[in-house]
Amino acid sequence: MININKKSFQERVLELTARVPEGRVTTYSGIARALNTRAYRAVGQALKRNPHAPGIPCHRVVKSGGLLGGYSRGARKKAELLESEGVEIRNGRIDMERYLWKP
DNA sequence: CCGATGACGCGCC
DNA sequence: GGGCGCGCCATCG
Repeated sequence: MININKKSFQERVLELTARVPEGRVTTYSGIARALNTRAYRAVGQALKRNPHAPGIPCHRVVKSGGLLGGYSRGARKKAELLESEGVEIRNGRIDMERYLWKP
């Protein structure tokens, strides 16, 4: 644990992700911007490298533009989870105007 | 310290 | 619409 700051970048990412309400989604770049940075790629890595996060709905984090993006347990599973929460998915895409949640 | 990686984003062909 | 390339920045080796 090389915790340089009080809260690592990762922890902030997870914290924000945990705030996303059910039936809503947020984006990698959105999270990065909320943290006042442009490390959207690092955001993805943070989620991937932390499958430990129980209670962190990482599946609610999607790409900008509505594409699902990746998921440690499979993109398929990600789509299922989102749909089960009420998020409609058309041809692998989400209507961002309707489901995007902003911090 | 430096080079490579990556669940990305966006412009361009 | 699909595919390619470059840029972004925290982590890893």
